Amino acid sequence: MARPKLDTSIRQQQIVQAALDIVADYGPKALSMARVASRLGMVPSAIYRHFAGKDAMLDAAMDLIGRKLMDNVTAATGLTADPMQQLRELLLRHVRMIRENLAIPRVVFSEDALGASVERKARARDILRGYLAAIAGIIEGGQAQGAIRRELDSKTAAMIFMGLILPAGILWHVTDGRFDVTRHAERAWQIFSRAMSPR
Amino acid sequence: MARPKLDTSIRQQQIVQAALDIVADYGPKALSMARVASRLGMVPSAIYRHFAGKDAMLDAAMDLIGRKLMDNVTAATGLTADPMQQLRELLLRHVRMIRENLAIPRVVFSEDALGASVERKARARDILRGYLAAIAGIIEGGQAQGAIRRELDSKTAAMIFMGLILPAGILWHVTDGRFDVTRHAERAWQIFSRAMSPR
DNA sequence: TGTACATCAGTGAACGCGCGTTCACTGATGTAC
DNA sequence: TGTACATCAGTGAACGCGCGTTCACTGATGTAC
Repeated sequence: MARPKLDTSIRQQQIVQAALDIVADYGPKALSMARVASRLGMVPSAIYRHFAGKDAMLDAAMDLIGRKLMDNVTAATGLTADPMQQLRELLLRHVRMIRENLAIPRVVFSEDALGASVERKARARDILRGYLAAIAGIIEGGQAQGAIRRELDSKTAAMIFMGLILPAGILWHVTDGRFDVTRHAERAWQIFSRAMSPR
Repeated sequence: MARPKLDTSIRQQQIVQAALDIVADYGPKALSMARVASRLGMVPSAIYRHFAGKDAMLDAAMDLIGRKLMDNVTAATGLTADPMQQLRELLLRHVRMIRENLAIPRVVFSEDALGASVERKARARDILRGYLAAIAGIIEGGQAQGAIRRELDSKTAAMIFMGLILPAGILWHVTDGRFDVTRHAERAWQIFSRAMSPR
């Protein structure tokens, strides 16, 4: 009873990771049960031992993305107490995420994932809101200690922060990785941090 | 010879518009030849009188999006000579575009459209680059006449400009239009214009 | 003006394909006696 | 330690479905005489 449960949870992880890898490599349209299975050396029907169906698998994948985003926040805020430094860390992690695991931006903007069910759209909404709220929280922390202009609306600033990297991620994807996201992030950060700073 | 050509070009417009409407209403996954046809009261095979296939239809749709984006630029720059006013106009038009025709952000980020062929990805890349270049051009104009900080990298600033509205568009979509894009755009503009201004 | 013809947008049946999913099964593994 | 049994991840054939696309056709319309 302990072993099979472990096996299943390991298999679930493997399946979700395989699904995200496929989306990263070939796009959401290429994500089929057959492809996921073959990537793990299984037969398509075997996946149904671990997930009720494709929808359940996608839900798990979306949860993983949400967790990874939040892990970034936790890691960045744990590294330093300076809110501007935290934002900078978060930005760099976001860049790394785009470069390493293209699946995240692809899935987040994918209609395959969002268009399908009301529940998944709600899930995506909650992930996005949670992430934005976390960023806004950092900004408010900065405002409280005077490192960030107090007149700024923290939520708007959080959205702009996301916007620093989002179009760059798309351009990176559309140019097959030839666009230099890291350099862009550095430059965008200069402008952003200046816009945040009081004076 | 004159009439059939006209008819075909009208039909092509109708078909492309129907395709964009479907994407706007139900997402890229719902975009099938059958659905496009039924929206126009036709039979699926009739579409093949006007387009070689689905790919050709999607190419035309992407071209239309590119044209609409560029129309926005032309309209905004034609309205005033002040580069900051031009950017503001462009931002508002972008907001209106999101609110009216959800298809544009949906298609631009859709993997259904991008993932498929190398050529379409290249087309999307060119549209995006063209749009960014146009924005960068406005910014450089502003720098030349001293309305915008000269130290700014115009391309980075152009990307940030796009980023003002992009995450908001996603949030708008994911909340089924409950997120107030217009208000966000106003607030984001305040922050952006301040970051652009010299002093 | 009236008739014969060419053009061509639209039709409808048919196709092959990949998809998500089902279900009875197999056979390895861990457990009980 | 050895045997009998239960568990359950993985199998493979089969399914119904919607998709993009084809092709021989129809019938309205514009043109030539």
